[in-house]
Amino acid sequence: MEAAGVKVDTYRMGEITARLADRVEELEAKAYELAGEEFMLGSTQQVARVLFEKLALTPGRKGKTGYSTDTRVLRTIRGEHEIVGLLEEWRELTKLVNTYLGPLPTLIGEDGRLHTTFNQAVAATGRLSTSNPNLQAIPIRTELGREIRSAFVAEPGHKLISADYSQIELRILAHVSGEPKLREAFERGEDVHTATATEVLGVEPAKLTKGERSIAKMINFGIVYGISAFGLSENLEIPREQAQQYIDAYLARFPHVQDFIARTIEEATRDGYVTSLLGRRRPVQEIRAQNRQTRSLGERLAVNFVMQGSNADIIKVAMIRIHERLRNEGRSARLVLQVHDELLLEAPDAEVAAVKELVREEMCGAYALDPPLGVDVGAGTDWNEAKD
DNA sequence: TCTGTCACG
DNA sequence: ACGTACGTGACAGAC
Repeated sequence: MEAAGVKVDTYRMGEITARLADRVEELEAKAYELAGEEFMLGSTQQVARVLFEKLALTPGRKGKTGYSTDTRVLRTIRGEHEIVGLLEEWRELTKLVNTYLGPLPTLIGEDGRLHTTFNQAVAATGRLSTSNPNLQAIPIRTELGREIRSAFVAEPGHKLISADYSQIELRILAHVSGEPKLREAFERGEDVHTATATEVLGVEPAKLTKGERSIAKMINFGIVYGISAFGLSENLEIPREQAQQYIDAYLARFPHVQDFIARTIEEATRDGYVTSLLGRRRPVQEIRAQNRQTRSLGERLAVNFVMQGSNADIIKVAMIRIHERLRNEGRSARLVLQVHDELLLEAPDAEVAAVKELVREEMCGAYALDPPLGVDVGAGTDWNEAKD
């Protein structure tokens, strides 16, 4: 279905685009000079030839067709040659120009708003997806990305309200596993990655380094994704044996999580499907495969579905109730976007305070989780500001 | 049309 | 010995 739409400041986008055009040309010219030839910076084939044959830089992983030139490979060889940094910046800029800054202004409707399509029966987990354009993938992770996000604005006299669930998938894990240490961490309002680091790495919160917290964060991601030693080792760029040690330590420290994983895999193998908190089922035929690799995939899908699928259930309940209450209470505020664990609304200035509270109540109350659901709510004239 | 890459959660 | 972290969509270049 097509949704209400969101306003875009095309002038702001145009300014960013103009600034980037010059920089992209500059990067291309410098790259040609350093390579000693002109080549297509967008061609992975030509980039691989220049980096790994002509300049003899250290190749990393291989794909089906040759050496990979992806972000992670470039990051590891950044120090070997000046051209690598240029290429990284070129990739970031052209991605943002070609996917967002260029296309989005052309898609604005007669009402001056950008309309996406919400797909309700695409994702196997029960998540929504969006397309044409994909407004669930608007940049945020880089400074330039945030600038683009700030071009999504409220109508004059209105604000955008952004409300997102805090660590919802790990809270769901704490709930379904009943793991006391995890539940208590959330109930005390502690940082969950710090809590994981304390248990797995045996480091006191006060002495924790950024690197150690980042390791714990990746372990938590891994648990949600259906962990594997290989996956964790790839992401942390550590030996598989060390990754396995982290996993063993985690499961020993959070034994109820270990039980939850085992129970979920057993049930999915027995039934051929797995069930979310609100009763949605996902078939996982892969879990009964003879092939070990396929079976492992099935196990990860089953475990991940409990968290990702339950998250999808819960936010849908919240959306329905918010929509009902806005209507019943005569508000002109409206929902404009859902981004998996975040809701974006547009409200007249006079309604902002009340709607923020309404949204918080309905998101927190959508499901009685133990630990309870947590929500961060903010408002601003643009999407970036609303998330602060 | 497929592959690699990368934007988001 | 195998080879992967879960879920999506869009774009450029190769085929």
